Amino acid sequence: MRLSTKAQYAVRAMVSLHLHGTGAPVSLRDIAVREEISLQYLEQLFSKLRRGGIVDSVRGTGGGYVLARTATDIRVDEIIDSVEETLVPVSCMDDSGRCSCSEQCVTHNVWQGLAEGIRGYLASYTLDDLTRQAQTKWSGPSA
Amino acid sequence: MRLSTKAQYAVRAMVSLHLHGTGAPVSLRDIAVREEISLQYLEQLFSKLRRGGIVDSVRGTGGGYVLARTATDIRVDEIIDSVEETLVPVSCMDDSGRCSCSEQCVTHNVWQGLAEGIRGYLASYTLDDLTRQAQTKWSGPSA
DNA sequence: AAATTAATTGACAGTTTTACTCAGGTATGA
DNA sequence: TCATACCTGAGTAAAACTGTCAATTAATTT
Ligand code: FES
Ligand code: FES
Repeated sequence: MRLSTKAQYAVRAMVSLHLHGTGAPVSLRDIAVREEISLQYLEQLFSKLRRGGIVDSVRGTGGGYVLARTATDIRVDEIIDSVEETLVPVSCMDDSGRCSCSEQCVTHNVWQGLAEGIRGYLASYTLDDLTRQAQTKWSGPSA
Repeated sequence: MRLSTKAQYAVRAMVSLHLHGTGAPVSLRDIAVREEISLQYLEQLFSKLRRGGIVDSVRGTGGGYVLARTATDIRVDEIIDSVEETLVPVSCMDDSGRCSCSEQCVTHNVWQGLAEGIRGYLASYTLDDLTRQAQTKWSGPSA
């Protein structure tokens, strides 16, 4: 049960965007260099992040991307949703935990509980949580 | 982030084995018919479940498989481990949560926490929990 | 002993998903 | 008008997944 690299890259890229952003737009080229992700792959990712309402784009010279909301208001599960990776561990179940089996199958409860656990955990993490950890980490063992 | 059908089938097959077992070995043919899983695919799965110490095999006429331990002592995470599906959501991290990044990467904590959550949840479920739910379910809404 | 049942093994192929790349186009600021 | 940077959709190679096939070994029943 692996998260796709797409989802992992999306989270890393968002951290990078927030961490190195001074309010001015950050270009994908910068992120690509810093995180060693191909520029063209990033374009694909950010196109979805924009449609997901996570970031806003600024075109033209000096353009790039900025957060669409404050970092304390962007949850990790939203980022993953935006790049279209499901967080439900079984294909028979939709996002709200409903399943074709009408709860009659023996394994329904495990999978539903697992789905809720994963969703809940990732929803408790904000982009700001991630970046603050990064900063305290780089400034030494102050935490 | 999907669990493979291999893992899902393994869990279902184990429930079937326990639920319809009277102590005597249950043949894969029975499980195959009941759960509508191909016999040959089941063979592949149970070969791994045996190596994982979850079931014991009995060869010859009247043979089949039996639980290697009591159902209250078989955890769902063990079943999934046996069929060789990882429960760690990122490839850079091993089962004990150690990672090549030496905890310096910004996303380490999220993934490690997620891994622990998934493992912990599935370890709290035993095979017996699953089958008891199935029985109360089939006997009506008594729960 | 012979026949039958059933586990056991390893190889193999079809399909799907992933993880990208490529080739263009469009909007903006200098 | 030129450089920058976002934007889009198509295409592709590799990997993973899902399952099948063939052949063997071991135990039991007749
Ligand atoms: S068939 Fe999906 S949980 Fe029951
Ligand atoms: S590189 Fe794996 S969590 Fe840091």
